[in-house]
Formats: sequence, C-alpha cells, structure tokens
Amino acid sequence: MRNSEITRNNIILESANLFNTQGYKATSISDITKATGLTKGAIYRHFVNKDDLEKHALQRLGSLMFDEIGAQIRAAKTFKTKFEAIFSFFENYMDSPLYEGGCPLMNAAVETDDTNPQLRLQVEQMLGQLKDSVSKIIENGIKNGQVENGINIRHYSTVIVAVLEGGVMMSRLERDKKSIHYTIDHLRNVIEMIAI
Amino acid sequence: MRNSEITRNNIILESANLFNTQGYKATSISDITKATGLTKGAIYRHFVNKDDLEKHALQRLGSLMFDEIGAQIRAAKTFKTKFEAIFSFFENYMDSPLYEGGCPLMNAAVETDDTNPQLRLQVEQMLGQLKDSVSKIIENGIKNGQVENGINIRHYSTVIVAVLEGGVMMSRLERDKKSIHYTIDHLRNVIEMIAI
DNA sequence: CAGTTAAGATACCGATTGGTATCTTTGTAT
DNA sequence: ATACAAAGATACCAATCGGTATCTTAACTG
Repeated sequence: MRNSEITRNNIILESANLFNTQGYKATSISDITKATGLTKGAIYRHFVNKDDLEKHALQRLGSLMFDEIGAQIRAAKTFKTKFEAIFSFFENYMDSPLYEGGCPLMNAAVETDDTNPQLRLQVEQMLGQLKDSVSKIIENGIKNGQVENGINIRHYSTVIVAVLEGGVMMSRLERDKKSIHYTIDHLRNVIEMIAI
Repeated sequence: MRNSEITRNNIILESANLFNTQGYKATSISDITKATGLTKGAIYRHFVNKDDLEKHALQRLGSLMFDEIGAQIRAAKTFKTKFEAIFSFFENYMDSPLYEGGCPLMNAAVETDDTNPQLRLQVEQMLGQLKDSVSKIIENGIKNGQVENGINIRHYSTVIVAVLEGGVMMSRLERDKKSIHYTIDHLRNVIEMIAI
C-alpha cells in the first residue's frame, strides 16, 4: 500500500499552514486538496471530519512552536540567555517563520474564543504550556540565585507572554519589526530588573 | 419612506457585533438578516457588497472604541489619571463590553493581516490612532513636567498598547481577569517609572 | 385621492461548502 | 500469478454562500 503516514503527515502540515494564515473556518477542504494535490476522498480517509483535521493541525503548530522554542531554551544555560533564546524566537517570527501566518496561539485564540469551545480549550492549554515554560525559567533562576527571591512568578510570566504576543500582532499588522523590537527591548529591562 | 438612516445604522451595528465575535469571513449575510430581522434585498440596498459592509462595521467598532476611550481620557486631567482611564477601559472589556467579541483591533488584525489587504489597511490606521492617543498623553505629560524628559515616546506607546492587547487576548482565552490585571499592574509600574 | 419614489421582500442565480458512497488503483502477502 | 486490503479518485448530495432582478409596500407630494 501507499505510505499512509507520510500523506497523513503532509495533510496536517499543509492544512496547518492554511489554517494559520487564512483561519480555520475560512479554509475549505478544497483549499487543502489544492495544497496537498490530493482529493477530498483521500483527505476524509485520514480524518473523520474537518474538526478532527483542525485539531491535529493546531496540535502540530503547537509542536512546531514548542519543539523549537524548547530546544533553544535548553541550549541556553543561564537565566538571561534562556530569555534571549525566547526573544530571538519571537523576533524571527517576522522574516524566518517556522510556519506562515504569525503566532498560531494568538491566531487560534482570537478565532475560537467565542465560537469554537473545543478548539478554544486546546489553545488555552497551549497558552498554559507557554506560560509554564516561562515560569520554569524564572523558578530555576531563583533556585540558582540568578533571580530575586519573593517575586510573583505568575505575574511575570503573564506579562512576558502578553508583551510578546502583543508585539508580534502589531509588527505583523504594520509589516515592520519596530514594534516587536521595542517590546523585546522592554522585556530585556524587565529581566534586568528581576535579575540579581 | 421608511427611515433609511435608522435601518442602515442598525445593520452596521448588528453586523459589527457579529463580525467582531464570529469573524468577518465567517459571518454570512444570512447571519445578518437573522440578527436584523431584515431580508437580503434590504441589506444590499444599503451596501454595495459584503466588503462595503465590513468596512463600515469595522469603522463603527473603531468609533465606539475611540469615542469611549477618548471621552474617558479627556475627563481625566493628569498624566497618571489619563492612563488610569485607559486601564479601566481595557479592564472592562471582560464584563461590561461596548461590543461583544473582544478588542476589534486585535480581532480584525489577526484575521486580515494575510488575507484582506483593504481591511488590513483600515485596522493598521486604527492601531496608529490608538498609539497616537497614548503618545499624546505622554507628550503632554512631558510638557507639563509630569513625565521625565528624553524618553522614547514611540517606544513606550508601543509597549503599552502591546501589553494591553496581549492581556486582553489572554484573559478572553482563559475567561479569567487575572491576566489583564497582571498586565495592567505591570503598566502601572511602567507609568510610575517614567513619571516624575 | 392619485402618482411617484424609495425601502424592503421574494425568488432566484451559479458557485462553493462539508461530507459520503462507490469505484479504481496500488502494494503486499501467499 | 492471484487474491486481498488499504489508499486514493470520482461523482455525487443537500445546504449555504454572495449577489441580483423583480415585485410589493409604505410614505410623502401635489
């Protein structure tokens, strides 16, 4: 038989790109047939319906994001360099994207928060995962004596994620990296202030 | 004749609500007929096509936002209270919305940035307007000796808008005001730092 | 009251939507 | 070489999409 895993994987990848650029609802199965070179029948053999495909595509976008960001965080060894790894990841959203269409977290959050409870829950977990990653870096920074003790970790992880997401949104809208640069510069100051 | 202005106004208002919650592409003309109680023929008498209606709806959302936020800013008299006015406006996105569906700026930005050049330009101008409002407050603060001279105004207005937008997105996704509270608390510190 | 005109309703158009039933092709195991 | 099962293609479905041509209704004017 033909290699089922490869085609399934390709459908997920191509549809993830389309969902992230055009939106989930706005992307049709026929759009996906054009992108994959497959027919509708082939696609519905691998996924029970469009919702199912959306779920796997979002999961894939999350994996791409977290695998890359996680690897860069692990590669850095100190509190400050770990944050620099996150910053450079978000800075690169503009000109060397892992996936087109901007941050999959924000895209899916904005689209689903009022209309798609199932996908919304999935995005909410993605956001939790991102905040947890940031929290853990701060936590370890405290343990290693690189960060002030007694700070509100959830407060800082929330602010950091909000600033990054807001900055990406603005830079993408303006098609200009100034905004993401300004916001990251600000975060560097924040990091500097809680560091010892 | 029947009052054309009132119905036209009503179509814009109802469709603005639908566009802001469900998305522009995802909202059909038939959705709008249900919301307004009118028929398709009536709607197409007032707008040449759906794009035209989307344009006016977004413009209306912008007006609602800026009229309210502008009035609250004008009502406050000092640098710090003007920012408190902005903060309370964004804090109230959660439980007493002027319009449903969250921030129209972010919603439209995320949906249109890769797919709808015309609407994207309109959102870009809205963002510019918001940043200008924030910049002007800082500028006046400097003139009045309430804010440190020599700071980069565009840097701060960018960061402030990014933090607010990011916070709203997170709080709406999580259905919890904690994130917007954390981010606004952070902005209060920022304001405190540039104030004299 | 009659005539005019604008506002809104009705009925349709071809194209596209998500989805499915059925047919054909392909690779593999015997 | 043949049989079999899985993968993919084809052809269809009702429902909905944005949009329009035409008809009816309502209000104002003389």
